[in-house]
Amino acid sequence: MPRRAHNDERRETLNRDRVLRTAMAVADERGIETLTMRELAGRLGIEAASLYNHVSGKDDLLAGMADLVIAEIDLPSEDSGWREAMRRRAMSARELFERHGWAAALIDTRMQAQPSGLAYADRVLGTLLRVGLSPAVAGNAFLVLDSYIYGYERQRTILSRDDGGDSTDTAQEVGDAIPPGAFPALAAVAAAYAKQPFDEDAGFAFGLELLLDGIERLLPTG
Amino acid sequence: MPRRAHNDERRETLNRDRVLRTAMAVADERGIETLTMRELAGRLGIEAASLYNHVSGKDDLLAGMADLVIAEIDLPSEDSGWREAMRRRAMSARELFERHGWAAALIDTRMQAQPSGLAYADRVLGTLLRVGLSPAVAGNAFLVLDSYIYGYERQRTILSRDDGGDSTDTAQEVGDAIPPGAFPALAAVAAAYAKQPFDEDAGFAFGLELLLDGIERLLPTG
DNA sequence: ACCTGAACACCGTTCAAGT
DNA sequence: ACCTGAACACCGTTCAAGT
Repeated sequence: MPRRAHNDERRETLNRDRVLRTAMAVADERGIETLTMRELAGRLGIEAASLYNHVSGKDDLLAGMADLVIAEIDLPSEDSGWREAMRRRAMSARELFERHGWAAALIDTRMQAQPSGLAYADRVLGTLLRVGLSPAVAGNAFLVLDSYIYGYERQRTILSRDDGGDSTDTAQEVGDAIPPGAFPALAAVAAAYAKQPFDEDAGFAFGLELLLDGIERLLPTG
Repeated sequence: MPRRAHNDERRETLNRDRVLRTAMAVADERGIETLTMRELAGRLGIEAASLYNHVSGKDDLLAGMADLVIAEIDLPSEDSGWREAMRRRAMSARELFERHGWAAALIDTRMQAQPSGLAYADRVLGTLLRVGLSPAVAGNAFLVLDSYIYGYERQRTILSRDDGGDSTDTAQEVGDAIPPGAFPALAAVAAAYAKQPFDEDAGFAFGLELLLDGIERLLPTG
C-alpha cells in the first residue's frame, strides 16, 4: 500500500466538477442528445436522483458545461496586436468545436450567463477599447465578429455531414439528391465541390479578414 | 344555406398543412419549447395519437415547419442587382425572425434537408453565378454571408433579452450584474448602451456591407 | 381513412427513508 | 452529507379497436 499514489485524486469522491467533466465526456462520445440524468448517473455509478446533490437540475448541468467549455477558448495575451488577438480567438473557438461538437449550440444560448462568458467578453472588448475604439463601436465589432465566428460553425456543419465523410462526399450526395435539372446553380456548386473539396479554413478566413479589415478602418490611427 | 361561402376552406377538415400551421401558431404564441404533440392535438381538438395520421412523428412536424418558414424568406426577383438581392434576402430573414422567434434554430438544423431550402440555395447561388463568380467561389460567398446573417440573429438575442425590454434595459441589467471593478471593459460597453441604445439594424448592416464589399472585389468586372 | 383509449418506454424531478 | 427507492407528472410513440 503506497503512501501516496502518483494519481493523487481519489476517484471515488464525487463532486460537481467530476459530474460536469463526465457529462462532457458523454456528450463528446455519444452526442449531447444522449445526455440524460439517468445515463450520466449510470456512468458515475450512482442513481439519477443522487445527481441533485451536485447540480440543481439539468439546466444547471448544461450551464456548468457551458461555463467550462467557454473557459477552454484561448484568449491570447494582451500584448499581441488586436488583429492577431481576434484571429487567434476565432481559431481557438473553431478548434473547440472540433473537440466538442455540441459546444456551439450551448454557447449560443448560455454565453452571457456564465462567469467565463463575462471574462471572455471583457477580454475581447478590452482589446478593442485599448486600440482606440469607442465603447459603442467596440461592442458592435464584437457582435459582428462573433456572429460570423459562431455562425460559420453552424453553416459549416450543414455543408459537411456529421458523419466522418469529407466535404466531397457530402457534395456528391447533395448532387445526387437534386432532381436533375431542377436546381442548376446548386448542382453546379455541388459538382465543383465533388471534384475539389471545399477548404474550410480558407473559406472561414476569407470572411473573417474582410470583417477585420472593416474594423481596422474604424481605428483612430487608421 | 349558401351554395358556397366566401371562405371556401372547410375548417373542420384536418390535413397536414393545417397541423403545421397550427404548430407554427403555438410556437409563435407560447414558444417552441411548449410545442408538444399533446398540446398541438388539444389545439386541433383531437387526441395526440391522431396526429400520426398527418405527420410521421415530431421530427417530421419540425421538418415541415422548417420547410414552410424557409419558404417565407423573400428571394428578390432575378433582375435586381446581385448586391441588392443579397441585402434584401438578409433583411427578409431578419424580418422572419421577428415573426417567428424559433425559426433561426430550426433553419440552422434543417435548411439543407427541406425542398424550400434547396430552392433558396439555388436562387442565391444562381444570382452569384450569373455575375461571374466560379461555382466554388460562389459557394464560399454563400456560406460566408449566411454564417453572418444567421449568426447575427443568435448573438443579437443574447444582447437583448427575450423579454420585451429594449437593449438599454438589457445593458443596464448587465451593467448591474457585473461585480464592480471586475470586468471594466464590459462595464464600459454596457454603460454606453445603457445611455444610447444599440442600433441593431445599423450594427447588422456594418458587417453585411463589409462582406458584400469583399465579394464584389472577386467579381470578374471589378 | 381517420380517430380514440390505453398502454409502453422513456424523460426530469421530488421526497421520505436510509447510512 | 450523500445516496437509494419509489413515485410523480410529463414526454413521444405504438397499436388494437372503433367508425
